[in-house]
Amino acid sequence: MRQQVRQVIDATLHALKASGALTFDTIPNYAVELPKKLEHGDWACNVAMVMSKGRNAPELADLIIKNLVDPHSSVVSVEKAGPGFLNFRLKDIVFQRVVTEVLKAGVQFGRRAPKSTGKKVMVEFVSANPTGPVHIGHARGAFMGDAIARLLDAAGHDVTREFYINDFGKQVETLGRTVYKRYREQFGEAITLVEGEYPAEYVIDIAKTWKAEVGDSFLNKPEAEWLPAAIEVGTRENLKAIKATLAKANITHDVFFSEASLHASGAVRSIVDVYKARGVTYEATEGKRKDNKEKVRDAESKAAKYADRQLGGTFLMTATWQDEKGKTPLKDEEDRIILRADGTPVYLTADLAYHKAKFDRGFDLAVDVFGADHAGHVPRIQSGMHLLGIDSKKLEFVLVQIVRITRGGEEVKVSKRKGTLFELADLIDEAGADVCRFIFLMKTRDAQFDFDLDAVTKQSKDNPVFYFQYGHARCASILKKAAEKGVPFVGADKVTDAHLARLVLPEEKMMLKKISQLPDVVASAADRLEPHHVLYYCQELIGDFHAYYTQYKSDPIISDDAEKTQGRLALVAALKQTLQSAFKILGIDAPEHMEAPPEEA
RNA sequence: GCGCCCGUAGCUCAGCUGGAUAGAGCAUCGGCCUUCUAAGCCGAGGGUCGUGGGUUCGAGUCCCGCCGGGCGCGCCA
Repeated sequence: MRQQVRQVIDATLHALKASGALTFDTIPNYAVELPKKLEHGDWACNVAMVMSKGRNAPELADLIIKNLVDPHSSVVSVEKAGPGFLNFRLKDIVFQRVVTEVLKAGVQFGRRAPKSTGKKVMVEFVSANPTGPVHIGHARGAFMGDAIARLLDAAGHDVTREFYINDFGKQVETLGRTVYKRYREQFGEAITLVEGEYPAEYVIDIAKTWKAEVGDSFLNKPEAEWLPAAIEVGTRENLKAIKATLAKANITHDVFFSEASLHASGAVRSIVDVYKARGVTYEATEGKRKDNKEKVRDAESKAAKYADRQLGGTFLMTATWQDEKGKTPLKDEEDRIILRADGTPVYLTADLAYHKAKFDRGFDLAVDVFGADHAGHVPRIQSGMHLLGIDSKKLEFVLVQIVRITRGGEEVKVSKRKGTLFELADLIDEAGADVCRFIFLMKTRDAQFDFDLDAVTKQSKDNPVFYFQYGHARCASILKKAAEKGVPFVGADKVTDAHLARLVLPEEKMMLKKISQLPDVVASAADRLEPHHVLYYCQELIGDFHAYYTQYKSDPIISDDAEKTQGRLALVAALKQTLQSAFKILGIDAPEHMEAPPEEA
């Protein structure tokens, strides 16, 4: 519907240009939007103000109105208003056809054809360390990443959802050592954990599993034998638990990509060689690095902190690299080490190799969903990709801000080290997957917010997600009721213009306008990687529907007037389809039926 | 100290990349179930959009300063 208004405006402007009344190169970017006030018409357009850039906006508006070209004759009237708005009113049939459009599109409504953009997109999200379960700290990024992937899929991209497994390095080694201690404990040995090892109970479970599998065969073996085995069983079991939790949350990944495999395949080594060949590295024997203000930062404080470590190594010019013009465009604060003095790579080195691999695998866009605590990592990867000659537009970061978890007004601290975990699985058991997902998606991604466990778990009846789902269930219920009463909706193929012509109430037209917007909402939310726009869109639409439903109880949808009933049932069916499409993009269930919970005493 | 994010109703948050009289949910108060589900609807109260400048036809939205809060600033991953 919005497109039709655009067509009218574009046609009019081109006609004015052809007649010499107006001069312009290209039509500037103008908006066609739903006005808040009904007296401002069906659609409002700011093109006169955008094009006039000043005084004569009202004159230009008049000119457009006088010379209006209406190719599909869909316009009833255009008025000039305020500082130069054009307020359009459209014929009823334009609204009514929205119903048939939606019903014909079915589950595809609101979406572009699958993979129609030809763009390969990877969304990397969760990527929780395989050293423990998924906890509440991961929840926001998990639901956000999942929703972004769904959104990009709906927008017609070829989406791969990926989980990067950090199964290499010190942390998994520590896990392995903890697992082995717990394993020995199973045979009656008294053990003590040292600082940094994982005290939580799940490690004991892993040890039990291991014992059941291999018996005592690792008890008196050298470290070289038990450590790799303990790491293997530890990461495997944790990953199994992570996958189970994600499944519970209705979150799926297509690929689990192992960091260790990058080391094994030589990809990590080879990226260092690539950087060296491009001349963007240097050796610093004393552990000194440069930052982009051309100072040499002293590593003394760090040397004190890591006194046991030999400083120096190979640095990547993530800050000080200069382009042909001698400028330093990279945003990192200082150059980063990629090979330690002993020649071993660091975490960043592997991550750079991983990101390079993403583009080598043919992705046109890589979206990384991180927690804000990884913000410092972003410029390093951006710089690293730039130094490979990869267009920075092909890599986008979504940083979800920290979530404060509160219960009874007190903050719940999450710490894997201290063993005080609040697992996502437990939260889902308490509150339900849809409720959790909804609460995390309601907020724009870069606002921090407080997650009140009391509100979610105790008052789930009042949770906003039910408002949404009830809207869908109400549509389903009406259609079901109509069938029971012997006047079922005739269906998308048999609904006629005569039926639809009975949709004339202002509330009905408003809903049809909004329904027609879903494709725009999805496309723009996908562009911006912001799922919450879809959610707020649903809220408005459902609010309109509930109000309509209640207001016209005396003139109900199902009435003796067969024609009107069919028209209204078609609207309800279209609305139901719209909500179902939107819910699918958000990843929440669209129930056919909902019962009010029993009143609490 | 430096970098990033945030500041909108009592609380939690939207505000469609600059548009018309700033919105929703929760909470409070008052109404609405003999007829398609009351997990719903209608109404009321509640705002110097942190603050001071700037940009322009027009600013919650863009720019600069300040105030307040969060996160980051390992050769951990």
